[in-house]
Amino acid sequence: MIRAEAADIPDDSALRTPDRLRRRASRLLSQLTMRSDRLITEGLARTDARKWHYAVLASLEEYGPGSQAELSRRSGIYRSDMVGVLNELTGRHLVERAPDPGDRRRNIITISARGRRHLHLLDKVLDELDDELLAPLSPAERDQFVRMLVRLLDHHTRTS
Amino acid sequence: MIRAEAADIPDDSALRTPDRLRRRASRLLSQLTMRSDRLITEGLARTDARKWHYAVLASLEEYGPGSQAELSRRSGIYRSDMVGVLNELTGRHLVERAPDPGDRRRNIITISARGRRHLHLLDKVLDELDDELLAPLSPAERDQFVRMLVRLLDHHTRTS
DNA sequence: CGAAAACGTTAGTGAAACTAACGTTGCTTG
DNA sequence: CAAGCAACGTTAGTTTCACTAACGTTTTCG
Repeated sequence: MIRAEAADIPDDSALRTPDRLRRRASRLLSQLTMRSDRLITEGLARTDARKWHYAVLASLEEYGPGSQAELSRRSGIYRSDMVGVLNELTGRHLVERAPDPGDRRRNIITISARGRRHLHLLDKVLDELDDELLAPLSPAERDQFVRMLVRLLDHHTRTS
Repeated sequence: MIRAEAADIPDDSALRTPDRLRRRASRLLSQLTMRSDRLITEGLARTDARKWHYAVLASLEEYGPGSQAELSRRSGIYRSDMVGVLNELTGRHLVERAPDPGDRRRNIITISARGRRHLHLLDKVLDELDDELLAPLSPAERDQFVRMLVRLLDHHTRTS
């Protein structure tokens, strides 16, 4: 009622999302992340993988074997969910799960040769997907964007 | 095995997440968005609101009354979920839902005076929350960041 | 007139983040 | 050394969210 409707402007109110919504950083983030997640999930599915696979494999290659709880802490996956991820990874022979002789509570998870090869494949796939995700940005801008993301995330994990 | 362990560097492999993971734009986005969503959800909960409420109210103030399907298209909320959101909003008397005399399939949703006041409150709350979210960035950087987000999102919605 | 589409609504799916509790094993400390 | 607490792997369950399917009703279009 307050807001006047100019008769000469075509009424696209049925389609257009309000500017306030389009500008909110928080909303932009969720929307973009939704797209990004779908992109990644679908891309990885094409090679029979899921993003948690990558997290675990990368952590194994980078820091060596570890217990499930360790992997959980490194990758941010809850240890209750880690069970399923490791079942999938052992099922694909990308990883080996063996009891720790020194501490019988633990399982020691080791990446296999095949797992290492798979990880490098996933690295390629993800490089391409990230490329697609950041397509509209120039290399310099991508760098900047990623650095900002790191700063923001670091800030909000420190102040948890 | 390939990767050497320098003996003088303390082994923080239990805590640290692999660098590969920390640099991936897609992962950074999901992680940050998770924080952001929590921030927003909790912040809005303090005033008994949810983010969908804001989307609907903003769309109503910006483009005037509309049918549920219209609101759905404007705000990106599925029309199946819109029902519940509007129930909550009418319950709080922020919005009125009346049958359209000209088309008996439709309901016409109108924002109330109280709804308008509530919207402006939410605007303030969200301004503060976005501020908190982007705290580590300078004003210029925030601007840049938001613009990049817009470009990225636009690109991925055009190419749907 | 008859078919197709749009409307509001209900129900339900699938994935993800997260919590709780369990029995087992190890560590600490009185 | 015994007792109590902590860490481990595992199972089960909750909640939330984006999304789909189907329905009866009403309108539009060929």
